[in-house]
Amino acid sequence: MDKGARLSFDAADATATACFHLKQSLFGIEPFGKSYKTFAWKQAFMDPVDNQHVSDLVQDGKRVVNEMDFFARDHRSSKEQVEADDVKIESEHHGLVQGNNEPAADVNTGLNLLTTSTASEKPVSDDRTSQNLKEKQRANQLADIRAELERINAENQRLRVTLNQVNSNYCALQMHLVSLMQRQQNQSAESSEATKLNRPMEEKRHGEAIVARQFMDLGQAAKAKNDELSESSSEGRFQELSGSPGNTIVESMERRQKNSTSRNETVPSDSSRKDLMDPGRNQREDTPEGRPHPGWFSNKVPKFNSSRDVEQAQETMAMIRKARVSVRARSEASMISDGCQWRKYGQKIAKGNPCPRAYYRCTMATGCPVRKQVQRCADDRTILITTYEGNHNHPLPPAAMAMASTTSAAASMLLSGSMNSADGIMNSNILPKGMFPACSPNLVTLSASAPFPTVTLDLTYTPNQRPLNQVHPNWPHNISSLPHLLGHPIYNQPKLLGLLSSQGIEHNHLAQNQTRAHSMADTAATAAAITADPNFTAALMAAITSIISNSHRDNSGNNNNDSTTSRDTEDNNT
DNA sequence: CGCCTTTGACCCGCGC
DNA sequence: GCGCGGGTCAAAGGCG
Repeated sequence: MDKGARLSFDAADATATACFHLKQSLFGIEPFGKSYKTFAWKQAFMDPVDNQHVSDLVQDGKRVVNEMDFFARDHRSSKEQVEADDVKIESEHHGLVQGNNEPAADVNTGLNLLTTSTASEKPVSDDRTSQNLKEKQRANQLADIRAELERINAENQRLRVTLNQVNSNYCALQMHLVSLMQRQQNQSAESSEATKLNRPMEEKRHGEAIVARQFMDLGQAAKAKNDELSESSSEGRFQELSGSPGNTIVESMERRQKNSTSRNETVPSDSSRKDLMDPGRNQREDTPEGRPHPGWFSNKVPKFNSSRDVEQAQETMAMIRKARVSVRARSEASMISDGCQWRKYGQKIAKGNPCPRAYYRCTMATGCPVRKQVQRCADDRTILITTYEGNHNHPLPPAAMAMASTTSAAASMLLSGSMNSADGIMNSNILPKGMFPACSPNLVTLSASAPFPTVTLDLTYTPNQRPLNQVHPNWPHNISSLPHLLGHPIYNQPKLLGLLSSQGIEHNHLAQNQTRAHSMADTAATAAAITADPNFTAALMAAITSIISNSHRDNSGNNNNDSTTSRDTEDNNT
């Protein structure tokens, strides 16, 4: 996806939106509100100038209404239908049932004739007749305006769907491109550094690779514990997922979820927004978690082989939505500027930190599920900890693109790494060595203890690390580098991985996996020792990303080393 | 007037 | 069952 295409969609969306708002402002209406009717009537009857204006608009809109009235008649809500029927009730009363897609001229003619006919039965003055005629004309104009509005709304929806698809594809491809570039960098860099690192590094990598595998295997073991999905179904899903490389797994999962909900028809429209606002509550109320934005949907028909698939998809979606990206940065401001609009909806004093934790919700679109928590570090008040959660369901300004793609990619890349088709993404060292030649030990932290998979990026200055602002002087205002830093897999969440493995990972090493899962606990002490290594984090990231891709290349497995170390990094950098 | 922040209340999960 | 803690809601008030 090139940027031009994305921009063109932005422009299209903006145009549609502007068009809609223009109509809104011209008509002084709410799209589906009562105020429309009131104001439009007011305009039609009380202000001759505006009345003329409205007439012109209706005339202008007529051409389109001819195309869209099918849509309007077919899809409008019953409430709107009733209102629209109010408008034309008179003509029906006189035996004239008129199609909405007929030109207004015809409408007027019919009404005229009818009125004349009525007048012949019951004589009235010419003035009154013409007044009735005018009123009926305006009523029909009103219906036309309503149809035009609905058409614009539908167009808005379609554009939004398209835009979201393009947006998600763009994010995925952007990450892919980044990883490819970094792989190139790494290939050249590693050739020169190979002599330096040589054996110790390779051994470390090997060990960490097993760590990654153990995380994965643990997930598979956990999955095997409560799931006996058939191979064929897994394969089917795998093919489905890998068949759309441009889309994230999140998208695929949401497509499935959409499919399941549409089949079950259990999601009331009113609850969808609230569900997005509170996924936890959604889970509690046993409705599909966080109904996805229409933009995630595709025409592709997903395959659900059983209700268990549906449940799994929903569970996985819940985990993905809960995946978090945490950024630690020094900032005097109360919040780092990431290009998005946020609204504070709560504040709490969390245990163990006297500094209040603020809860923000993205307000760039209604129902956007993205949230963030901002809290100062208890030990160092100058450090601001920002935790992002969820994926945006709306177009983003360029300034917000970096952080948004980072947070969404952190979850989506995690999943795409489970697929063979994601070779480019997963086969890269996400931490560019040129950018961070001496990575701090706490630069990146993978949390397995948290209830949700969490990536913590520490961008604070430490003695082991060159100050970040030497690399990015504008930080935190310039966060364009974040996708490079954060877009790495989070293979540390057993439950999630178990669910993920059902999406395409074969279970041909179940016994080994279970053995490794048990060995995890035994190696905790070793892990603690390893974390003392200043280069561990960077090496871990390199190992995880490269080994995971390798593990899919030779899925039959060279992972035969059960006596390796593991790391269960706590999510506390303070 | 609309949007935002503040803040106490509430809900829910979890551990005991 | 109860208490605790995290997260969210929603009313009230401020601000531009």
